[in-house]
Amino acid sequence: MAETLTGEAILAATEEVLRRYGPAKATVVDVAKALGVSHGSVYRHFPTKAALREAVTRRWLDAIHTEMEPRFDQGLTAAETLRDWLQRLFDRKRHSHVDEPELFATFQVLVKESDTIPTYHVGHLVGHVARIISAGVETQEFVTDDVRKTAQAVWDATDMFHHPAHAQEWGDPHIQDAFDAVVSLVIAGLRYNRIPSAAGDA
Amino acid sequence: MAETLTGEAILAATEEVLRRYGPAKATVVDVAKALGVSHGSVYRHFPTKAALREAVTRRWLDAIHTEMEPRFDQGLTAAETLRDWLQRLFDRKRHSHVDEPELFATFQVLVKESDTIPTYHVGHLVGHVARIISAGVETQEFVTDDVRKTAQAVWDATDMFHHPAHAQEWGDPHIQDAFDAVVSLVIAGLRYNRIPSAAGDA
DNA sequence: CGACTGACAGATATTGAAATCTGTCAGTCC
DNA sequence: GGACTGACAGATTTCAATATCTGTCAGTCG
Repeated sequence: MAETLTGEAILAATEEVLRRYGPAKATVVDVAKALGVSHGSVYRHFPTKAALREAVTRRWLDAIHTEMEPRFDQGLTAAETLRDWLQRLFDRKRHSHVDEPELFATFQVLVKESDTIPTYHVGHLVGHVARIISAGVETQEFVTDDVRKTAQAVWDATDMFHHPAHAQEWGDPHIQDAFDAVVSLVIAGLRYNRIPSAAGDA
Repeated sequence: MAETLTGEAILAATEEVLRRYGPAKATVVDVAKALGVSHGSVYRHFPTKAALREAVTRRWLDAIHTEMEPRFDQGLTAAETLRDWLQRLFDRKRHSHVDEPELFATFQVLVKESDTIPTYHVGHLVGHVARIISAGVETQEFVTDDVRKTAQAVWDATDMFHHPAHAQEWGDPHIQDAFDAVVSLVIAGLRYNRIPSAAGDA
């Protein structure tokens, strides 16, 4: 019990407990035990267990957001940039699912229960997609009249490669083929896409 | 106990029991009770409870497959035909989810556990998509070098509008906008899409 | 004979009592 | 005074005893 208990120390301990026990078994008492304090002290920094879980997950997602920063390498087309980004996202998610199953499961629980964390996460990543599409529109490689809406459509169309509900399918040996086919279709669509305003343009 | 017990009568009774109690509560004993026979008799027609559940679900899905037969109306483009078909599928699934929640839940259970029924279902519907795309290729409205693979990509890209794992999102007021955007993107992609054989065409 | 029954073993689900956990707060300790 | 404790009430979870269910099969009945 060296220094005063900090929120950061609690978050680190919670992440550790979560990694060890998973979201179903981890308790606030466990976290306090890991820190050598009473569980009452934890409640001095986080109002509820849910808030604590959210804070840990947000920290974890922020690391992903940073890693997923788009790479606008010279000499790459917007299509190549987008494909690379989607592939990196897919790889990252698969990686999380097998290498940190408990943190992934924590995120899965949050997706089912709350809405604010998933919204935060998706909003951030769709923003990245929008930047890539925007760059493509500027070079006239892509066509769209609403970048944000189109970015959301790209996100939705590739849903099965990043939504945790599909995690169990990511182990399928043909999943990469499915990914390639969907991404090719989506990229082809970006070359000439208009979202219907009222009636379908079909 | 009028006639000899038939498989068909058992299926009808099972569907009724499933509608009433849902997949979690429905038992073989309930089915037998509904038929006025001992549960041993049911096992004379179906080897296991799982087989019975599968048979009922298959019957239910076959009705959907028939309803989802593509409509090649005169004067409609392939794009319009595809959009109509996807919309009908989406509406049908949403309808099932709210109007026959127990049968939908039974299908959901099957998707998690087994693989043969979902494969059967998806294979059938992707076949329908392939027929629509094929017609579009013939009129040179669509371009693809592998109709089946492209049909699967269209299926995967619209996943969140038919996969039961996303059923809870179908109540969102903006879901139709998301659907329209994804379908527009996909249809735009079909107008010029090539699946990469080894390296990406990006 | 062949459709059906009913009793049975092992597996699964339900129940209710005991244990643990969450969130609070008056009180301790530096 | 402010960080921390520890005991507490109500909610949730665990656990083991009990009941129900699944699948089998020897035996009944027409």
